[in-house]
Amino acid sequence: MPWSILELMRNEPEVLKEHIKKRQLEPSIVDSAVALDSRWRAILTKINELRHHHNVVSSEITRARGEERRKLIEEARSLKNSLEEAERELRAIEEERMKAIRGLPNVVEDGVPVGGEEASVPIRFWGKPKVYKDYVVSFEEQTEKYGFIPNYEIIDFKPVGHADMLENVLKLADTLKAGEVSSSRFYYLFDDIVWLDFSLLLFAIDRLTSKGYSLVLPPYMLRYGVINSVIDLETFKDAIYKIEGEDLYMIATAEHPIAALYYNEEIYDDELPKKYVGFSPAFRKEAGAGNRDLKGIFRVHQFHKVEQFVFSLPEESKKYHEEIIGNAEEIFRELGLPYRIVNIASGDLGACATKKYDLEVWMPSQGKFREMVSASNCTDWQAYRLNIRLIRRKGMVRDYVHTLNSTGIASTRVITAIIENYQLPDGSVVVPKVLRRYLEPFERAPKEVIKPRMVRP
RNA sequence: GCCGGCGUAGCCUAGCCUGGUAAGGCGGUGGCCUCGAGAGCCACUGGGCUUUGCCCACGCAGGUUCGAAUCCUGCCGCCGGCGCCA
Repeated sequence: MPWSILELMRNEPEVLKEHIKKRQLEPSIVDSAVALDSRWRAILTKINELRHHHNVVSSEITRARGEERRKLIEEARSLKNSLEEAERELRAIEEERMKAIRGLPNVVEDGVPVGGEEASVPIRFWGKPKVYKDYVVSFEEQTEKYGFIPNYEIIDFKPVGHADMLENVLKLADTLKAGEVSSSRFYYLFDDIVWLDFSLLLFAIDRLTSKGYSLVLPPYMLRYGVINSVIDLETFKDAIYKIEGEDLYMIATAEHPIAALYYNEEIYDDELPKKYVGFSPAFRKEAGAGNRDLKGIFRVHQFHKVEQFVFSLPEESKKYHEEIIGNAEEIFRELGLPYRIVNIASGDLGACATKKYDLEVWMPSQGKFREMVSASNCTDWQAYRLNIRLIRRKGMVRDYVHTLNSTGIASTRVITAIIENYQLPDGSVVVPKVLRRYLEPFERAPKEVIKPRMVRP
């Protein structure tokens, strides 16, 4: 079976346009892709005919002698000229066609709310958020408006924001010095916060490997052709760092190298699903972020991440999409961080995703739910570009696998959530119980509480 | 980084010197046979197109030639040796 988007583009372009409109993109990109594709196919047919003729003449040369041979060679030469001209014509259009086709986003799954960012809808809530008394109205707007009445606790003290906590209360981060020696959105973290970072990663790795996901430490850099197959142009522009003078790009998440694990390979249906949990640092330019979240460590150029990744049968990808968001929810429930799950609106989906769930944790000092996890079903969009085929043994039918990815833990973001949710009025931060067993082996690691310091270490 | 060897279909392998249009095996799929299984036999088993057919594909990209897996150039990767290195 060919790639689903190409099939749709050729057979039902109007349907594909509806999907593009839902994403608030220009539907005419389909028309230009279709036009380039038909033109390309017409030239290709012409070339095939010329090549055939040329092949026939060439094979006659083998047997011919004398004058006849001389004439045949002359004919082959002239065919070669017409062929080269047609090939130039094809090359002229080929790259443009490929760009147009690769520029097409995935379709939008049924049930995804249609509209821009504001159209995204929370679909479930968990936990008992701590709501500072002045934020109660705003909290209700973020819950009751969608028909949910979660249980919450009103608190009298306003927790200090994570950036001030880290820099001025706990004194366990230095973003000013990092800004000076690297640039903004970098950080130094110290002692208890570093232990916290590692324990979060180990906790997520422990949970996910227990569920049968294979642990993988992937390459942190990829070639252009590979990384460009995993992500869309927007992500590339806004997120990806390049190594000067080499064909290497730094990954923005382990999703990229794990997706590439089967680059140009075939997977038999009885080997699926393949489930992985990857660990890697994540490097992001955050070029499109402007001044947003400039303070602290919520939005940074570099952090640690545990990632879930699944290669699945096409008919099972929806099931695994629910599974990976479910795994992430389990992790956040065990951490005791109140969250909501949001079904992301069509206009806010990445080009790869047909549907996306975000997990957003309640941040008491900001009075908002903030994104901690993003779980996407990419169906065959990445697999087509990476050329990862699925072979169904019954009848040896060739198809494309489906790929899915979800955050497990993104260290710095979860640290901000812990600092805001586990903060006591005296400025100390309680260590979530579930992390303690990962801190226990280390003499100097915090076990129960992280206390404010007088001076930065 | 330097020197040498290698790269052929899902896998293994022949062809390369001496240019004439990819041979064989394994695995897989379907069928015949069988009460059933096995064995045996037959067909199929990379991509594309306007699909009884045709075109393309021998790591990738160029070049020479009527014709390139084969000859030439550059690049990538793997293996071995030397050098460097946490």
